[in-house]
Amino acid sequence: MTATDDVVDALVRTTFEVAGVLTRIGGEHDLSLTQLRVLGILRDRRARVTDLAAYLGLDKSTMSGLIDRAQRRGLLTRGRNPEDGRVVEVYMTPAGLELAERVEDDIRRALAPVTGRLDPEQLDRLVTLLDVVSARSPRADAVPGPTAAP
Amino acid sequence: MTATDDVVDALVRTTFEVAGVLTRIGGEHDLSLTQLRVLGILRDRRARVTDLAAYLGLDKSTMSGLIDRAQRRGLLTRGRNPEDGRVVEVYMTPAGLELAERVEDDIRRALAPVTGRLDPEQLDRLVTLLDVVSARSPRADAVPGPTAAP
DNA sequence: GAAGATGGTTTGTATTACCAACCATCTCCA
DNA sequence: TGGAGATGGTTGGTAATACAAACCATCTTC
Repeated sequence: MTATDDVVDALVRTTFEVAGVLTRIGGEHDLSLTQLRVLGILRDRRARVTDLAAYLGLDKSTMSGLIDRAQRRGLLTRGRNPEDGRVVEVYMTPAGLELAERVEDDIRRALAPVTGRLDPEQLDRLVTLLDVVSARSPRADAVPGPTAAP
Repeated sequence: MTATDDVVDALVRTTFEVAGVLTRIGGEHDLSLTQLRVLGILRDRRARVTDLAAYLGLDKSTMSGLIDRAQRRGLLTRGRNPEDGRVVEVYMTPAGLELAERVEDDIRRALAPVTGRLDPEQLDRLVTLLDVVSARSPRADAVPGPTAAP
């Protein structure tokens, strides 16, 4: 087994562990993992339905249903685009923003024992390595679309 | 935002990225993410239904249904435990083992561009850091139960 | 102005996830 | 030794998620 194999194993294992934490926290707020992601994405921007779907790797009908359920809970709102009548833009309500903040707080608190095992130098090093893994540069993963809230 | 916040953000982002890769590969083999995990766990062992459920953080009825569908595809088999009539042990069929190996190959191939961004020293360092994150020691995450295949 | 593309919704279907209820088996104790 | 309680697992019901197909409204291109 090569070093690369070890990294893949470690990445997969960490993925399921972190996903498990996120799923538990989502459950506490009556949110699925995908809903968590949607709320995380829309915290500081509005986005088009098809852009959200593409970003999340979901079918647009799935995205539409997710938005339906979040809208029904008063967390998201759909709005028209004045320049293109086909486009629906999705953005968060104040209640949605509040829930998203509480969820983020819970996630940080839940992962604190995990990150607490690392000293500051290790923390910096891990961030750097994970950024390389995800080929991240500033805003590399930004969802296309306007960011200003209505 | 503290260094700990950065790590949490990086872990969450990497989690969704790797999960996306796994979901795509799972889709190519007509397997959900959870089915992928089950096949990964049972590659080298047999396990009790309730142990699998606990390990995956799922309800036992969900576990039962997952096993049903895998069994229907000829990937898993249920067997009795001679010492305890209540217990059902699950293990993989030859077809299941073959599929699990192909899936693992695909996962390694899919993540090669990711790990390819790191040099050998970085690879070792990342493994070490992720092992600390998941508080891993050898076999720390072993599912309880017999490991010998029938 | 029509054809084709795009954005989004709706409908149908299968799977996943949980909860409650149930049955079979095991353990413990009077 | 038999009954109570616990455990292992399955089944049925329900909601959410995911995709595919079909559809409608709007935009773009020729």
